[in-house]
This record gives sequence, structure tokens and C-alpha cells, in this order.
Amino acid sequence: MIKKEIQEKRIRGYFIDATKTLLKGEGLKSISVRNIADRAGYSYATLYNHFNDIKDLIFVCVNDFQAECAEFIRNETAASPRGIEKIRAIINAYVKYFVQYPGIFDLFFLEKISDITNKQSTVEMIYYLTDRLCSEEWTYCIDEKIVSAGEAETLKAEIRNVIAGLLLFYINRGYPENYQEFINLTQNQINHILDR
Amino acid sequence: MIKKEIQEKRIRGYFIDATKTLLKGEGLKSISVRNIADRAGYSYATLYNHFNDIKDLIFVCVNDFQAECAEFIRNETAASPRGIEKIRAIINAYVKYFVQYPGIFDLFFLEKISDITNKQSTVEMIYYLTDRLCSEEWTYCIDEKIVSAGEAETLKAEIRNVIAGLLLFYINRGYPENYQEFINLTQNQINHILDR
DNA sequence: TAGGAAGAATTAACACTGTTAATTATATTA
DNA sequence: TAATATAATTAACAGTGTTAATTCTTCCTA
Repeated sequence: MIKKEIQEKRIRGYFIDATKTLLKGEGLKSISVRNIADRAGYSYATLYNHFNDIKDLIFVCVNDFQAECAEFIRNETAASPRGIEKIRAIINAYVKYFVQYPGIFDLFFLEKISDITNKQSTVEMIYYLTDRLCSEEWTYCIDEKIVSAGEAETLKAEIRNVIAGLLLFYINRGYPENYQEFINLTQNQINHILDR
Repeated sequence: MIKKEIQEKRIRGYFIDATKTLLKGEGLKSISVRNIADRAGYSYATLYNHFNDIKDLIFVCVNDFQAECAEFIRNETAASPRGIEKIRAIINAYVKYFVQYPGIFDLFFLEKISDITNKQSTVEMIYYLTDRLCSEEWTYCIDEKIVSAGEAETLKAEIRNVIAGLLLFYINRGYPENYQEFINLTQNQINHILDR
């Protein structure tokens, strides 16, 4: 019956929305089966009729957040000139997004995954997120002979890792100690990678 | 009484040793108050007579592991020629250490801290660990006019962040998917930063 | 429309977690 | 030796994820 599928999808949606709200608000530490179910308007055990376990539910949110992040970046960087300048703007917006929602950073990079096997695509999506967000601009830079294809690959990886490290230290360890210092350092690092 | 202090220190040591064994073996997820106390030969509540809470105990281990890591690197890099080459060797050994003990990586970079205020020095120690491990070689490079002092600071930060990012993705997300690929990528990134 | 079958949602329970208060055991001192 | 101080323990609480058993609801057929 197609009717069942619609209902199923709707109920899953209630749980997912509740989880997303919690993640964006109070963060990952506030997430619990009973907490989510309360917000969704169901009993805690009902969650297990629609998801394998709580990690399953939590990682379903990654897709939505990833789309939201991309949309946020599109708006922030619409006016930036193409090429290296746009890559710089994209990375800045990317950093801004995760600083605004540290709970989503926790989910994307810190939270352990229960069953790694069927989460492979999710992990891949997270890993290549910065690459994907900048890919248009990189091909533009390659076409315009600003960088070689090989060099671009190395730079993609460097940005991916540097930004992950910077966010890890700032969000999870409070280093640098204030936002301005953090932004300055990030700026400095990005410039050092991109300007040559 | 000095006698009391000796006893106090001894008992603390039992708990610390138990925690260290668990962290190096089964990792952070196996850590619990009762688990540690069992291994230490005490009741779980006794732990609270010697530590504020379990996070307190866990983060006491950071000092020991940091010293162990430094010692490991000294042994691994004793034969390396000074300067950039030695920095490369130090970073490789550093990466090797955390890949060998993913539980210690979790502790250093992922685990949340309860009371941030009096852990400031611990956080700082972790943050500047790669800088400190390489500091002798950086001053050597500056003295030999291989790099400027300003450039060295930027490179220190770049290494700190890139390596944190690489380890985060590999240890916590299983990317790249096998060890050889991970090492190749790490090599590539380090060379790109250091060779210019 | 009534009754039975299938499905979904709930409660109760279990095995954990960290932490604290009250109690017992041990050691020290008068 | 007796009284006191200190250390270690047990019991308990509030929380976690998860599962089995039970109730409730919906749907289809007689």
C-alpha cells in the first residue's frame, strides 16, 4: 500500500525534525531517545519501529544539514568573483556555518558511528564536503590555467584537512581563545595555501 | 603528614594506571568508573575520594601519554638529519603514535572536557604538542636561514591543523580507507607544506 | 455492521552509565 | 584499650540505549 509508505515517511519525519532541532539548539549532548521521542510526540520505544537505533536516526540528519550548509554558502558567496577568490569565500562561509552550529560539527566529525557498513556513503559525503562545495571553482581555475589539475587535488586535500583541524581545535578545545583570533588564524592559513 | 601524601599519591597512581591501560587497549569507549575501579582493585565510589570526577581522572593521563609520545618520537627520529628532514620524521612518528593508539587520539582531541577552567594548561599542551616537538628543529631552520621566523610560525600552524585533520578523518571516519593510502596522503601533504 | 486479524504504539524491564549519601571498616591518636 | 578521625564500601538515584510483552488502533472480511 502506498498509503502506508506516506505515513511511515511522515512519522520518520517527525523524529528527524525533532532530532535536527535538538542538534541545532542544545547540541549533541542533549540528544537522547526519550528526549527526541518527547519532542516528536511519541513514546521512546516507538523510535525503534522506524529506526534501527539512535545513531541511525542521528546520521539521517547529515543529508539535510549538508544541503542546508550548501544553501547557506550559496547565499553568502553569491557576489564573490569566480576562481580563487570564490574558493576563499566558500571556505569562510563553511567555517561560519559550523561555528554557528557546533552541534552539527560534532555530528559530522566527532560522533562515533555504530554500523560503519551502511553509513559508508554518509562518511564519504562528509569527507568530500569541502571538495564538492568548491569543485566548480576548481575546474574553473584549472580551465583558466590558474592551477594544474594535480596541484588542485593537493590543495583540495590541504584545505579539507586544515579546516577540519582548525574547527576541531576551536570548537572542541576552545583554541584559539576568542573568535577574532580564530578567524585571523583561519584567514592566514587559507591565504598561505591559496596565494602562490 | 608526609606519609599520607605518599599513600594518596600511590592510590591515585593505581587508578591512573588502570585508566591508561584501558585507554591504550580497548579505548575510550571501554572507560567507566566501575571498570577502572575494578582494575585498580577498589570500589567505584573510592574513585571519588581521589578525583573530582571521571573526566578529571581521564585527563590526568594526558601528561603521561604526552611524555610517552615524545619519547617514542625521540627514538624513532634519532638518526634523522637536522632541519626540515627531521621535522618530517617527527611528524611521521607523531602520526604513527596516534594510529597505534586511537584511544589516546580520542582522549587528546575528541573527548569533551567537564570543567574547562582548570584544564586550560592541559588543552594548551595538546594544542601546541606538534609545535613543541619540532621547536628545536624550527629554531635550527631559522638560525640556518632556511625559513624566516614569520614563515615558521605559519608552517607550524599549518602542520598542526593538517595533521589533526588527517588523523581525525582516518581514525574517526575511516578515510582514506586503508593505511597505505592514508600514509601516502599524509606524506604528500607534509611534503607540499615543507618543500618550497 | 461485527468480529477477527494485522499493525503500530506503549509500558515494563534490563543492563548499563556517573554521582552522592549513608554506612561500614580501618587506622591513628590519646 | 577506647575514642576519634579517616578511608572504603554499599545502596540508591537519575540518567542512558535497547528489547520483550502488552495494549491500543486500524483495517479487512464475513
